[in-house]
Amino acid sequence: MKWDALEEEPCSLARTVAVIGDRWSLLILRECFLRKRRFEAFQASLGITRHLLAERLKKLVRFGVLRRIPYQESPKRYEYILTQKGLDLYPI
Amino acid sequence: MKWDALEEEPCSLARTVAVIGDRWSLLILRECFLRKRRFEAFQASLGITRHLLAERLKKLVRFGVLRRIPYQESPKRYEYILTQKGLDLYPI
DNA sequence: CTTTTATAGTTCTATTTTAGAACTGTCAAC
DNA sequence: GTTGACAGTTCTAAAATAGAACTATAAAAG
Repeated sequence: MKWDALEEEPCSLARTVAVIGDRWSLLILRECFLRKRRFEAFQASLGITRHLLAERLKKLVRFGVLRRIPYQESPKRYEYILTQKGLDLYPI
Repeated sequence: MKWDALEEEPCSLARTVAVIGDRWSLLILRECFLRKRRFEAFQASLGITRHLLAERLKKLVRFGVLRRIPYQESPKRYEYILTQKGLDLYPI
């Protein structure tokens, strides 16, 4: 079974695992709940590789857990904030 | 960072992720909460490979989430049941 | 100017993990 | 004496992750 197949499962737990069932996603979300918002901040405090961090942030945005927001123009910079869906994950 | 390093983290969330932060562990636990207890039953309903299932069960036992109990002698057969620690994971 | 610094990524190769299928050992039933 | 159930183990190929280096944009420093 592939990761992507899990996203299509009828069970909501399975679909949740498809999004946050990996080594890093929950730790990234922990940092979000601790008010961290930026790529460098996540990377520094978690020790995750930059590649994986970029991948995970994209995925969390794709599934509506985080929102990617520009906080300055030139150069364009983005930060990540929890959506309502993300906030709902707090109990976990 | 290696998986095993995560087990040593001070943060309880990090240590929890070290145990159940993978593709399968939570799904295995879901089956446990649905009263499944045996290797073949887990394998059939999850579609996990036998190898990984064996690994995950070992890990869950090692961390005290499941207990491995013999349910018959000759041939020796074991089943897996939730410990109190495992039951505590229900909210997740 | 030219160099340095900050930020948010992307790219690359090597290592680790996972998938998928086949195989093992023990016993009971046919 | 062959088949089937059960709980794993072993093997190779494919996929994901680690770790380091590189890119792009622009402001600040010298």
